[in-house]
Amino acid sequence: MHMEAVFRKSIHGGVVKQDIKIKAGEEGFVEDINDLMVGKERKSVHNEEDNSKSSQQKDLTGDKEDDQLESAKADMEEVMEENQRLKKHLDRIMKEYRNLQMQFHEVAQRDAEKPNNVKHDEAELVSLSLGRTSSDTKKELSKLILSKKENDEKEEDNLTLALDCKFQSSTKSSPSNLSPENSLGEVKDDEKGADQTWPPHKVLKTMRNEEEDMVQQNPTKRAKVSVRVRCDTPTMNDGCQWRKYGQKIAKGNPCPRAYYRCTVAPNCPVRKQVQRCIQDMSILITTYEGTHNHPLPHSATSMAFTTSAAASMLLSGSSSSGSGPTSTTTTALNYYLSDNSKPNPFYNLPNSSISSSSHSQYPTITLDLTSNSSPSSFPGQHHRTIASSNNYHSRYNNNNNSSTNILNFSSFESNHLLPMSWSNGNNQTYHKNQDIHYQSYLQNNIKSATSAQTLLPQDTIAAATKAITSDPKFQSALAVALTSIIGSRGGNHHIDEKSGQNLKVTEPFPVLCSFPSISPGDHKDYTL
DNA sequence: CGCATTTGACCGGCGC
DNA sequence: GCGCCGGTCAAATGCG
Repeated sequence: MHMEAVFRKSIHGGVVKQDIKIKAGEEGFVEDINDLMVGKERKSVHNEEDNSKSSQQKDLTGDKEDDQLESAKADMEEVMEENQRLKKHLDRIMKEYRNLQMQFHEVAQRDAEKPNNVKHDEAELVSLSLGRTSSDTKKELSKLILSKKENDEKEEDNLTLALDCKFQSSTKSSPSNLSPENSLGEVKDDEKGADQTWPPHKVLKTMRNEEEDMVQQNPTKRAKVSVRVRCDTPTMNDGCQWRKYGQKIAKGNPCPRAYYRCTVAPNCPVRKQVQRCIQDMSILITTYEGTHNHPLPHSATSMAFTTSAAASMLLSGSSSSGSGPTSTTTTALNYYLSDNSKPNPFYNLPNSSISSSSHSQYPTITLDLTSNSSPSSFPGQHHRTIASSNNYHSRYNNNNNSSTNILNFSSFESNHLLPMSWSNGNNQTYHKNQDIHYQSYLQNNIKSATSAQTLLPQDTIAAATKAITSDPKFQSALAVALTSIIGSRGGNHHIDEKSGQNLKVTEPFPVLCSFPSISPGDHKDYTL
């Protein structure tokens, strides 16, 4: 890429290696920089060598020695100054690089969108056998399933197309735009946030009402992403700032469920629910809802990315097929299971997808980032599969008519470490007055459970994300999610959810490590 | 004093 | 219509 050329040019003259490593954070760059580094640094070393030589040889007057020392110092200062300048320059270039990258993705999305949509819609209208499965064998396997839904799908796809056109034609949806199927539930939030420039608190309530209206209009498109993580603190530190606004004892679980709202931005629609898994008190179930409409702190980008990607996949998967919440999620999970040789994917099993009735309108995806080494965690699940049975949901909900699905990444080795900030760290949402007997129970039970793995795999996140993103179709959803995360950063990023199709995300993860932090005090965090 | 948390009240959806 | 339940609000309270 030409950015690389710019980059090379920019660091010509040499920069201290360590600095570059920190700033660049990407292997390719680091290599280049290794080659390019030295420069002035070497020069200064030479100066010092010369200096010592001359002092040995001549041992002349102290004046000359001093002069040389002075000049060496001056050189060093010069070098340091230049290093500083170059570092700044490099930072700027990296930022520009990321901007360009995102713009490129957007353009690619738009380009891919038009013919693709037409194709897809036509295909959906003409052929009754086309779902969103990626392979012929899969088509064969899913034919029976699909045939049952074909009529519904057709109707819905027609609806989708119409409503999408409507959406595209008008930037702001009118109140009459009852669009249940444009799969932009989250993206709309982003747009709203981008259009409106951080309203004062007075407007908050109005904003919230609008948002609620939106949700009501679009009930099936509000995806929830549930993350199961071993964590002995009341909440896992995902890098965001949260404000607790409620707590309830939910039925079936004596552990209180806490409700949090993102407070990084005043009108951020993101909520999260935090609850202990009664099965294993060391497991924290955090359910995220919505998309941040503001730049994220460094430490929050990874989690936000993972959850948003999962949610986007869920939504994008549901946009073209599926006649209801259940089939919606089923379609989405086809992506994950495209390589699974099992004839009966887990979502067809009786216990595979469970949620309470009130949740059934919101598709929920669960990322299980716990290790299977714990005896109480998902017994009976095996490696390398998206496990389905005997999970928390299935035990406490008998309702099969749901849209909750579990992605279990327990196959990843447990000796890796989860990002500190997720499990421990200084928790921004730590509560001082936790329910005492819950707390004591927690302390008694967690310590043994978490002693072996208080810190969960750092690579788990990367591996989990890799697993999710291995399917090319998911990458499109990924792109949407990624864009939605960054969207607000660059200002008015309009995201078209359908454009994600066939877009290859060539560099999805490293980007995240270098987002501008809005809270300088945030600790350095992991990268995916 | 300002901000975050707590907690009872309230609301809407759902099932009976 | 009523009760249950999940989710949210907002006044009260606590803390730095």
